[in-house]
Amino acid sequence: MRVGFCLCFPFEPAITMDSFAKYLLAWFDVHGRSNLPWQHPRTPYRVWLSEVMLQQTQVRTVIPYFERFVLALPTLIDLANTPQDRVLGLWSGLGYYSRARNLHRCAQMCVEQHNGELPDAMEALAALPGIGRSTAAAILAQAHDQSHAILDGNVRRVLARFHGLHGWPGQSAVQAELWRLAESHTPSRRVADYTQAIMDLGALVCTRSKPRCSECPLSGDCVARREGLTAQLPQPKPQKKIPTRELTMLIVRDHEGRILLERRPPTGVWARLWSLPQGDSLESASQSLSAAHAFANGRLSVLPEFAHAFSHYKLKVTPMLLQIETPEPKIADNPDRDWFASHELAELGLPAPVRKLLASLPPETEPCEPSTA
DNA sequence: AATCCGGGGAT
DNA sequence: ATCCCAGGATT
Repeated sequence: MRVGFCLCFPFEPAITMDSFAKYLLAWFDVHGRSNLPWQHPRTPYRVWLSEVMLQQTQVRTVIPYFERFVLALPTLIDLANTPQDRVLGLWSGLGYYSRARNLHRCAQMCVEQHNGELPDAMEALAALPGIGRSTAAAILAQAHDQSHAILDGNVRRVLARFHGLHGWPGQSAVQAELWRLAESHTPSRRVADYTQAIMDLGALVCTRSKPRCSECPLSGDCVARREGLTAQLPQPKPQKKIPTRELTMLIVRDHEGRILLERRPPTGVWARLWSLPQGDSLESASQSLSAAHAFANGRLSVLPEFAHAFSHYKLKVTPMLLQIETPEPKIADNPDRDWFASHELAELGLPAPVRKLLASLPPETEPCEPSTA
């Protein structure tokens, strides 16, 4: 198999597909994934939603979120007309919540600027919030069969190995070369299938560890395969130490089992999500509430510490439960602080560790003694 | 160019 | 425990 340009006879039509794409498409016709939820039906809205959910998130994780989301909000118009809190609630647990906020804003911009539809031109699409070069290309390829190259984690791995490209793909020079290679292989027809094919190859055959080279349609011309470098390519990100931050979370529960929650600030981690009062210590965590009343009438207990990992730092959380026995005075006019009954938590946009913590809480009927662990 | 932004699957 | 995933925005 030869990959690259063919010297064509002057009167032949232009070559529109290199052998890389031909072999890949032939493999895809037999082994590709054709039953993913966003493929049936494959509308621009559903493709867009799936692409955004799939940013830095694996297919298996996305599927149940996608199903729930399109059931609740079947169209772009539905999304544009729903409150942001509802979008965050549907996104809760998926992470990278700026994706949800951008998705929502994007839908409203489409209503205002694009006649209620997602644009079908590269420039207009990539200008929208949360849609970068690769996501725009994927949407145009999958929803409109337009010829644009994508470059995601799967494609990076396939191309780095196939061409024997060294260097960490995060380096701008390496990334630029990967984009060039991605464009060089992208055909002008069957683009939707090709785009799905190269991602499927990366996910199913050219896997990060133990690639199934014997099943690969491209192994004949794969440089990494030939040189025994499949385990070294692509080169990993240079790792660095991740710091640990300690955090106290305060669970204030009233006599009827309601929980006091605060909306997170608009920037930073968990932006605009509902979460527990938190701080470096019990004092700073309880700073915002009328502490005098609360502590005079409540029982305080320390719950088991737990860890939560982000990509760039680790959290050590000490949860403390403050059980209020007498009715708590109403909260002053503040849309960002409120009491929530346990049955209301399901639809709320909560950080995953907070959701887990609240779900594991001991029932309030039992006196809450400090754990003897 | 480096950092921030979550959560979880795979090993 | 470590890597990294259908990346994009910000600094």
